[in-house]
Amino acid sequence: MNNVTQIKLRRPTREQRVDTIVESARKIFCSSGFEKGSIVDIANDAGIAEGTLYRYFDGKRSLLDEVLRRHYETIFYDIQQTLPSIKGHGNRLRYLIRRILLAISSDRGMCGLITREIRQFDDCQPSLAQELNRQTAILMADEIKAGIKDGWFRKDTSPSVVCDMIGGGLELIGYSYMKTGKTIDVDGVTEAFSQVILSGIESEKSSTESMANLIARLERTADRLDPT
Amino acid sequence: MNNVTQIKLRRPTREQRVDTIVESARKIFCSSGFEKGSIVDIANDAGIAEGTLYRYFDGKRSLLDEVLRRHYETIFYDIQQTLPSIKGHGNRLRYLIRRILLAISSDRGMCGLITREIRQFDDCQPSLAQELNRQTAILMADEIKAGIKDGWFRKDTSPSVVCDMIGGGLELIGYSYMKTGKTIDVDGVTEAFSQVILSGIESEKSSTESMANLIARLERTADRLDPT
DNA sequence: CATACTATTGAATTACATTCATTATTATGG
DNA sequence: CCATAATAATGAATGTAATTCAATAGTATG
Repeated sequence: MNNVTQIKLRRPTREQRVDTIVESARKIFCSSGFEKGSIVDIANDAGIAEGTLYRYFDGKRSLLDEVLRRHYETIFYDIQQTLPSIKGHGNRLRYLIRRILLAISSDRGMCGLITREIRQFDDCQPSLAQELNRQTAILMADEIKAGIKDGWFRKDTSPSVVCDMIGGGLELIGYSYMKTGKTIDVDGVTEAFSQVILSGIESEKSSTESMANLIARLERTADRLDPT
Repeated sequence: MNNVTQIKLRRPTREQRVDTIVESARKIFCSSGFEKGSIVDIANDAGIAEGTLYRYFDGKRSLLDEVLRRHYETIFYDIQQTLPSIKGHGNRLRYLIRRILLAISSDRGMCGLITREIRQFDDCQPSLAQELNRQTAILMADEIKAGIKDGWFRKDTSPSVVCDMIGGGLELIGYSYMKTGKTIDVDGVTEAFSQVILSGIESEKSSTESMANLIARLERTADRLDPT
């Protein structure tokens, strides 16, 4: 009745309890990994018994799913807010690349967790992490498709292959970050990726644009040499 | 003493036993995965007791390592035989891409095993699969570095980033092959990869197509300067 | 054939995830 | 405020799978 006046220790609400558990799970999974981090560890950290945990989650894997879902949620929100304000297909692709690199480099524990666990498809039910990663891939693919339609990117570009190269490449960057511990030069890597991808898929029309500038200058020079 | 004349059941040699065990392990791991495939299954398949297996391998993971080592061995041998006969940095890169795609598409079980297990670095000791994958990456990086030196590829290309894009991209291709089961169009995907990467890292000098346009225009300008 | 040495076995141990009967807490009606 | 139903929490019991180890079987040697 009186949630406000009663100061005594009350059982936390369902939501609070879930939050506590997920936070403990994040901590344990990020520091020990999914296999090594045990349910007992998580339960202890959350201050509950193992059995209690199972009232809130079906099992260890669905706990992992929730941890990952919350992580990606933040990133997606961020992207949704920012993407529309960026003009140009190339710039939007560059932004997506950079945003993902930022997510990787800013949370080493989570990066390791994702890197290690994302490929588990043993039991037919694909892990949530895959699903979420796929969503970023869709954003990139849409950008590429739009670019092709507008004539900025080559007509024979395969959007899915380009997405795989970007997504897979970024995954490997994260992987070597985990192994070596060397901090990621976010801007440098973003440039390197964008440079290869963008000149790789750029249409003649857009690549000859710089060539056209060159020609124009040559022609101006020619005119000066031989004004007719 | 008399290995030849004695027909009776003899204990197999160490090598034979190891071969038997590795072959059973490959079969079980490829069909059930590393986690799900149990030591008992492998031991049964090999016709031995669990304990015996541990006389030949330190544990489940080192068994996996040996399975993977043998798999990569074949591929490396193949590459070593073929690579020197291919001329042109671009063509050698294309060959490497194609060879890896071929390995992926020709052994679905192994592809799944590698896809799922390659990222395990829980216990500080990196899995062998990583190490072996890294070796293919080195072959590609060498090719790219040589291409840069020879002026075929842009001076500002980052070989490691390009390798990550190719390697990571191919991994994702394998991953979606596992998920969807759709056969891989090896030649089509090879072309798509090569197209993006090669035009992405190609130097201006080697961009013959736009070069042709440039020459054509310069000639028109020259004609205007000196009409004969 | 006896003896030392090596290989094999499978039951015991260990480490976890998961379940469930029992106990504690909270909400509700009188 | 108490009795009682409903809900939540507990931790010991269960099940599974890797790994170990004491006992057993096979092999080589003198």
